[in-house]
Amino acid sequence: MNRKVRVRFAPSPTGALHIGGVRTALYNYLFARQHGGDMLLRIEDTDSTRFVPGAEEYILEALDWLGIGIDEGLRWENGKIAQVGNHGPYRQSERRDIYHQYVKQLLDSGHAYYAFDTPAELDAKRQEIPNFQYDARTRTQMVNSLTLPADEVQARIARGDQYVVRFLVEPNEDVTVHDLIRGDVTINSNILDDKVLYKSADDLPTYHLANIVDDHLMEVSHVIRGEEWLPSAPLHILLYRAFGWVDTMPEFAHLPLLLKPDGNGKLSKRDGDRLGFPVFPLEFHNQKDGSVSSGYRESGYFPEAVINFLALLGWHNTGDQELFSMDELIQQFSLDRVSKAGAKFDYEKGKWFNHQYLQLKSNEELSQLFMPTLQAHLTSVAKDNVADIIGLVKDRVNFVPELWEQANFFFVAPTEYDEKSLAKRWKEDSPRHIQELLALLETVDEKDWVTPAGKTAEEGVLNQLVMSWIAEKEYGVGIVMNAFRICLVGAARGPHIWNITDILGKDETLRRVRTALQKLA
RNA sequence: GGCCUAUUCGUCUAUCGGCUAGGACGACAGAUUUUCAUUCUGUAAAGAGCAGUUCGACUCUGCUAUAGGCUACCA
Repeated sequence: MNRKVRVRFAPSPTGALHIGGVRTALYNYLFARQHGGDMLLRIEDTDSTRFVPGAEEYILEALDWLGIGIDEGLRWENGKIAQVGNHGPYRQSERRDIYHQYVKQLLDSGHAYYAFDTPAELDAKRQEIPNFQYDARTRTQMVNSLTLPADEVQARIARGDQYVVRFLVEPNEDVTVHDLIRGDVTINSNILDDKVLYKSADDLPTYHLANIVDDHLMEVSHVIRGEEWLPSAPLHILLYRAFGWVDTMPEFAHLPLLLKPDGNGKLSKRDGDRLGFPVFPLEFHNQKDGSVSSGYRESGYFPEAVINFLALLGWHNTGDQELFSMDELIQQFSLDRVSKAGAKFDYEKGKWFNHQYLQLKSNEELSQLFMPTLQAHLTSVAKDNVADIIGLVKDRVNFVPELWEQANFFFVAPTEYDEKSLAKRWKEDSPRHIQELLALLETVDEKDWVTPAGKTAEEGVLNQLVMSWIAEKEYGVGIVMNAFRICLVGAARGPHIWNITDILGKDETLRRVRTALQKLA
């Protein structure tokens, strides 16, 4: 069977898109692109009670931000939801009529039956009988179309009694799922229960039915989803059989889970709050419960860093390459190199990836990205030097907003001086040294102030002048230069001193020195 | 409880029967630096346990342990 690769990402709009979901989407996308296939996006909103307004938009916008392109179904276009493709609608709540038809098919062929047991009755049953399961052993004692006379069934439906349609699972049959990552997984149908396929209460199918019908109708060739679906995969296979769709049944691949960094268990929203990092791509304002969750985008991450980081959580090629562009991932990705065990989420490594991608950006690009942060701190910004300033400090930061902490003194003269730095670097002789240095610097011609292009700071006029003065006076280089630095920066930090004077210029440098002498002398 | 899946440094992983077990993050140390960083170099750090198959097992098999998932009229 050699057909066109079509994969799908099918999230539920029950909240923000979890980072684990993002990885599932990513692997689907990589697989589709690599095989020249289609990436579909379908919304699985068959649980009307869990619907969260805004979640759909969020999911689509997040994928768009990350560069995970959608070929068919719902996608983000110009700030709103758009639909493309001719297998729609792509929202399951809009496909009721389609599901009716297939539920009927199963009912007619004897693969499904009506059940009238209420949730309360089922709960009671579970209380009463440990490990109660609605299956071949118990269905004959329940209230359903297998135990009720046909006219009674019709009467109940006619008068509007709520019911569900259950899948009739034949007992004691070994069902084997061929998983592309794990190999053959076999389970016996005895442990499967007669799953609810359709509920009259909201006139919607459950996941299992909708999923199979849609994947079939949308001609999905590969189902790549989280490991939490592995136990129900045999049920899905039984459904394909019941429908007579085994010839076109998709292949399955169940991805390992993303785990908590500490302790055990699936990574959850709470872990992010608890450990102080985002578990969502974008910040999310939950309109249902009013909560706000932080996002990677708002935390200063580049989408390509998030992609790279996530790609390597559960997949790795042979070799030592760590940095992958999306194109390289598309080229190299393969399901058989996806690991089988869950991966703990290591936020520190995520930061490192962002650091790497930040270094790759040009100073000009970074200065564009930095502008909003800069403008948040300053009323007016002289843009001329921003790119140069960023060039001096970018290797110290992981995120764009952190540039401010590293470079603020370029924009604002120090108003106070760091005590620790003073204790260590501002000595008794410092006022005298700086006084002399000031006099010396005043003699420097404006045109000699800045280090000429093509020369290092050490080769500049300032350095030559100051170093020979220090040597002549037999002062310590460290003690003078550190005191000078404190005057300009307000603390013992920052790039090379002549790089700072280059940016500040003569007037500002001298002004800062005079101010410091006033305050510190 | 039942079923399923997994198990290499603290973490992500390489190895597809021949290993002095490699890389990265993180940690630590040293070098560089007039500051703080960066950078560079180095160090510590792993095959869950027990059997079996084999000339040889991290790699194959079994059992045990541990972890995770599923077991809803959620997805």
